[in-house]
Amino acid sequence: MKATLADRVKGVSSPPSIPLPRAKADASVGVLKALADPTRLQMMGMLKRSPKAVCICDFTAAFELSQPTISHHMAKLRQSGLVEVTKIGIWAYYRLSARLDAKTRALLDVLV
Amino acid sequence: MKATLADRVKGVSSPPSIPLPRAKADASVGVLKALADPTRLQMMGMLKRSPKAVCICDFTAAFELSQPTISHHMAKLRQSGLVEVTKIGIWAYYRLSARLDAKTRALLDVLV
DNA sequence: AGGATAGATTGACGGTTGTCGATGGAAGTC
DNA sequence: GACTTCCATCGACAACCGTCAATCTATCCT
Repeated sequence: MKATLADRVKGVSSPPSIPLPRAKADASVGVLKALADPTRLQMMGMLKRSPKAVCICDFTAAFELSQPTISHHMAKLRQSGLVEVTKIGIWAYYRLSARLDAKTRALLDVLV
Repeated sequence: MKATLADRVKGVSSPPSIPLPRAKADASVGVLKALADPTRLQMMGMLKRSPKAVCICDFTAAFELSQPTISHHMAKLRQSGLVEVTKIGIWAYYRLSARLDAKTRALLDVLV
């Protein structure tokens, strides 16, 4: 009985690799989704390279987007734990979150 | 004339940092969007840790998703340049793209 | 040739996202 | 207190995304 093509190919195919645990993946996906937008990625770049917290008004000046949209993006970054905010008077100052885990910090080093 | 709160705060605020160039951001966002899904991230993990190309049938076995959905995710990964495919007979074998730039490779090292 | 199988494509569906205008709330200035 | 300024929230809208069932294409086996 001759071996079929199926048999011949299967004989040398990889053992099925198991995927990353789903929980691990979900954890990373939160941060990835937050970063997977050009505006937010640029915002993170500004924050990473700024020695001081950055005022929202600087973001609204830097991007040609409405103020609610800027606010929306900052909220996303906040909810994903990437940034923190301090309010001084009527201003809101954003900075990178103080406690980013090593993986997230490495991500940012690569990206921005 | 007394300095207003605005003056006092502005005096010590950071100089406005300029955002990353938009083009740079857009380039990264393509890959980030492709990775910002738990299924695709797990797929990339399988591919990264597999010494050989992985058959689509192994993906359909590893995830509880329909065959068209698996195919859809692989198409996304293909379109973003992350993976390559070789067809042998009626099977399709996927592997990490041979020419990933350093940035993308670093991303994958952090994530999967 | 006829049937079977692997994978891609299409069409449809609910859910999410990015954007804006309008509104609201809190703090500063006069 | 009245007015202004900064920022967040709400409501709406089009666009996109993840998913599936159905269909199509290409290849293999008998």
